[in-house]
Amino acid sequence: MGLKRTTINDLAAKLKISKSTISKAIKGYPDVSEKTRKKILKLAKKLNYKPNSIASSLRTHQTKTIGVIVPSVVHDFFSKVIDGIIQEAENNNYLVIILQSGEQADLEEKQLNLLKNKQVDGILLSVSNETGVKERLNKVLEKGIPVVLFDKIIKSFDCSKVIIDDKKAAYDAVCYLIHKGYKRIAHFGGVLTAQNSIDRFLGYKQALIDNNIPYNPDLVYVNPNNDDINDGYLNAQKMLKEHTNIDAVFAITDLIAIGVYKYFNKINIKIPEDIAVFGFSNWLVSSVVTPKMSTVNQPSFEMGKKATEILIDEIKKMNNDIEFSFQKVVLPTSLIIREST
Amino acid sequence: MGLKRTTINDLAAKLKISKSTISKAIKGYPDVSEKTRKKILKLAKKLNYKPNSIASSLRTHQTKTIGVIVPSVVHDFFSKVIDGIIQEAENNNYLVIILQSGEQADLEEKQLNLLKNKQVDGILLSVSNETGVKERLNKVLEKGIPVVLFDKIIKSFDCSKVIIDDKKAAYDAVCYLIHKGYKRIAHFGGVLTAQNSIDRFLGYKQALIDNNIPYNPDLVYVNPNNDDINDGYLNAQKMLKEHTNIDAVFAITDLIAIGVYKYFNKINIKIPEDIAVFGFSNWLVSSVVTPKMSTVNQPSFEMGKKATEILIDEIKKMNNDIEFSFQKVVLPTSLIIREST
DNA sequence: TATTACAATTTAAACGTTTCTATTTTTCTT
DNA sequence: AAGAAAAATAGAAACGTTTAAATTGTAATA
Repeated sequence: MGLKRTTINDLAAKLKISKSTISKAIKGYPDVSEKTRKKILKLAKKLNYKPNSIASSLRTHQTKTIGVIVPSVVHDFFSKVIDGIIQEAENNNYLVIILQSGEQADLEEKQLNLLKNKQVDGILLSVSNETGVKERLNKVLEKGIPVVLFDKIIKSFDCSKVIIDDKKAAYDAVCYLIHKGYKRIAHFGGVLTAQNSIDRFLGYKQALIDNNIPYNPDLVYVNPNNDDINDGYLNAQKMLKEHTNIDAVFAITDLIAIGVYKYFNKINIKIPEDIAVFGFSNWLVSSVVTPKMSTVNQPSFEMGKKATEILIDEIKKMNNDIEFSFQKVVLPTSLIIREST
Repeated sequence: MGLKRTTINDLAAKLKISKSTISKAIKGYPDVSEKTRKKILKLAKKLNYKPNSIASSLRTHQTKTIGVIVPSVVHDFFSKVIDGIIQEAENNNYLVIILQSGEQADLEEKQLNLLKNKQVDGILLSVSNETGVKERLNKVLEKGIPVVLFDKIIKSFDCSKVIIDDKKAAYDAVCYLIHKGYKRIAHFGGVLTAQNSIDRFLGYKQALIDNNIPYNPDLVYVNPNNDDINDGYLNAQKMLKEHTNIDAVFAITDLIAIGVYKYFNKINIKIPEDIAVFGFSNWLVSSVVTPKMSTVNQPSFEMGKKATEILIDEIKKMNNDIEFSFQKVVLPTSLIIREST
């Protein structure tokens, strides 16, 4: 078994200096003379002393760790968000614990508790689609630890949030389609327990209304199984069975759109000549399919970075008993027009 | 500020029972009577007592946390590996800290130190491409904490490893191409500091030799910038400038192959009629491009799961001073033949 | 030179567990 | 019913820091 790590006591013993002085020297407190500080730092380096962060955490109630819960990590968008989180955290000397809820509210609740127990300094959360999430959140998070919600938020939960304007993004996309001349536009959406599904649906609807196209609920298809590609495929099939005059599909995710591609491809419907397809999120896949897919660019890395920035700021403020108010940051999106529309 | 958490002392005070008994009751030790255990558990539940894991870690030197370093999280393959890691860890009550090396050896070293300081119980690592990584690893990891290498390993580093047989997988892919009748097969590989780049190259070469096709180093292109899609594109361009009779490309990653697709597409070279393309890893993209790409299926989730399983096993053994020897697990790959070959 | 102020250092307690050892209580023998 | 053995509980130290309060040393002031 490995040698014992050097502790502050070892240094103290070797130097015959009290450990409080050692601690202060290491942490750069002003109240230790240059002479002793030099001596201490020198030996610390020589013995490769690294403060034991666990002990420090116990004493200070800070772990320099933040917890992240996302529905899934195998996800172009979330993986980029996580990239942003990890990088911003690292820049601020925080480490990141990642958990996947798999869209299950119970698991999410359990994980929240886990993180609290682990005493993370703050939590970054993109909530699951299930209902009753707010109550669960409230149960776990009776103030005391900063939480920032991102992307999949709960509107009424009182904390900082980083999102995009889903409604506007969807509105813009559908307006674009309309201005391109498409009139019978179907919407392949998500379950309406998720705020961003709701907002994207609302944007779709509003765009129709504002352009004097009657909104027809029959043209809205919800993906049933949370299995995007397959659901897109199935719904495309269903849609074509039910309607013959659709000229465009606005999908809530690129993956659903890919499913649509697959079915259209199979039965030889040409995109965009026969039916146009518009995706959402700008996953890597959207840029490599044929035809290249039009989609909504959703800042992902930036979202992770910003959410982390806010969280760390709140952690610091809370530690110093500085008042702060919750922020709501809306990141800009843009349409990426490619060949599918 | 939130209420103070309940501690073992609170329970002890309320119940007038010593905290050692409380601790034992909570942890299910046999040496406490049923009667008192019940009493303790009841109050613990009532006051929502959760043992402070930091304090426990300080005492036991266990954090129930494992550290993971991968080159990047925004990566179809690695994200799936991480999925496997997180799930297996969670099943064993471990949390996972994730760090990205960005293929930079210094950062990797720094992160290794970070994790050690954080006292993670074990480390899962997929090393960066840079040279000198072994020395750095040795420096940081003088035994004392279990490490399992996966996918991108260092052959000579003494620890458990979970990999695929890169050489064989590449060999099989190239043999397949040859049996399909392709004769002038180029290889788009990676820098030869990475073991899997080396092995895939070796497999390519061996397949040619075993099939009586002369190996021609001019047909091997290394991606220069670690920017797969673009590198694939650039090398495709370069290759066609230098050779006119290539009939197939075996790429070391799907992303490089996608780059090749892009260039071929641009200059109107038909896949597979003019030139076939074979990828590696079975990223989502490979299944949605046109034509669908033949590739090597690389178990990703399983790799993460297995590596974690081994790591946790070693952690346990080490804690109990049980001897163990390092394992080398080679996960099976398979060819996925689609339309590009 | 005594007094005061300030700088440097030390002491001691605390953070919340776990676990070894000691003590008390209960149960079992004879 | 006394003594031994076993079971249950308690005590105390330890894990490695941080920090408020106390102490010592040094320099400045009158």
